[in-house]
Parts: sequence; C-alpha cells; structure tokens
Amino acid sequence: MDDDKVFRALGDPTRRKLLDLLCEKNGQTLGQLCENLDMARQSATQHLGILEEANLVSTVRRGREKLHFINPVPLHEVYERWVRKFERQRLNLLHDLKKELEGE
Amino acid sequence: MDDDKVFRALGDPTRRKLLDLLCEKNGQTLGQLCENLDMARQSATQHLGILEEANLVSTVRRGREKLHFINPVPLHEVYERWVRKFERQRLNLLHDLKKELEGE
DNA sequence: TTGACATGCAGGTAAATGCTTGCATATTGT
DNA sequence: ACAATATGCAAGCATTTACCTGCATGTCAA
Repeated sequence: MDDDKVFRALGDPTRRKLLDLLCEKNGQTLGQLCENLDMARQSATQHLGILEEANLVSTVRRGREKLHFINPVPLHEVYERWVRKFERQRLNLLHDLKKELEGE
Repeated sequence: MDDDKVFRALGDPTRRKLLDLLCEKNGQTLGQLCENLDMARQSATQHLGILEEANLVSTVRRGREKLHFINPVPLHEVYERWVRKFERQRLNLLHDLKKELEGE
C-alpha cells in the first residue's frame, strides 16, 4: 500500500464526500455521483481517478456505465500501521509535558 | 474538531514525518525537529503551524525555545467518527459487487 | 442505423501549496 | 551590555491542484 497516496486522497473534502456517497450506496455510476457534487462531471472523474490510484475505490464497467465501489482496506491499514502508534502514547503525554516544563 | 483541517494536515508527507519525530521523542524544539527535515527552518515552522491549527500539535514556550507536543486526540476522533463507518461495511462489499454485476 | 446517453481524453486557467530568503524580535550566558 | 542562539514575520516564486470547456469514443434502444 502507498501511504502517501491514501493520505493525499483523503486530504480533499470532495473526495471524502465521494467516499461518503459510496458508503451510503455502493456501486454508483459516475453520473449518479455527479448529481450530488455541484461540479462538472470531468472534475468528479479526476477525483475518482485519484481515489482509484489510492486503491480506495475500485471500478467495474457495465456496458456504457462505470460502477464505483468503495474499498475500505487501505483505510484500515492506515489506521493499523499509523494511527494506532500515536494512540498508544496518549497516556504518556501529560507526563512528558511535566518533565519538559521542569527543565528536562 | 475540524475534520477538514486534520485531513489536510495529514495529507503532506513532511507533516506526517513531524508527527513521527514527535512520537519518537515528544516535546522537541523547532531546532531539533529541523535537524531531521532537510528544509529551511521557516518551512518547518509553517508545517508545524498547520499541525497546530489542526490541533495535532500543541506548543509550550520555555524561554527562547518552543516545545512541540503531539496530540493524538484528533487522530482518534477521525478514526472513530469517520474510518470506522467504512470498516463496518467491509463484509458487505463482495455481496454488493456480485449484486451489481448481475444487473442490480 | 441513428440519435441519445455515459464516459474518456486533452488542454487551459486561477488559486492554493510548499519552499525560499531577508530581516525583526526575544532570550540566554558571559 | 553584547554576542550568540532560538524563533517570528512577511513577501516572492515555482509547482501542484482543482476546476473548467470542447471534442472524441463507446454503448444502448428504437
């Protein structure tokens, strides 16, 4: 997995909204997603491309339509490999702060 | 919490590295952090400002120094409020995919 | 086949982003 | 006081980004 692509993809509010839309109803077409987006179709296509690059969305063609499916695996991996590390330190922080203020 | 600020802040690799550095040793000064960054001090200051805006980093002045402390709470909240929602759907996805391919 | 529909491709633009340099301010130790 | 150290402020620049428009391709249905 490419951490950087995932984080970058999540950094844009439109792309997070796309994931939200797919979470509500998975397998939507480009056209369906655009109806909720207030921007040109092509802009949405580009955002979806970035999500696909990050492996957060997979697509399947059905005739002239393109169906979009959310893939939560990279999100889970990011959480496991990156976020949890910081969570574990939560309880130490007050201690660290005290220590520093006392002059280390 | 401001989801957008948190996600944007995490979208940059330098800022994630700063969090990594603070995770290894909490309470570092600006100067200490810069030693590991390969960019001008001022660039690091700007990144730290963005992390602070997102409430991912808190600072305390000690004389002429500025100590930086990581704050994992926003990370945890993002996970709870946003990531978990997608994880819960994991098991449904294969089913959704099948359904769509069969013609909905 | 032909017209309507869904998406793909490519180039252009304005704004945001990341980084820089130069100078200012504030604190420390001698 | 003064020199060294640590950080703050602000303007400038190059790249990236998000958005658009115009045209091309592919698919369906009558």
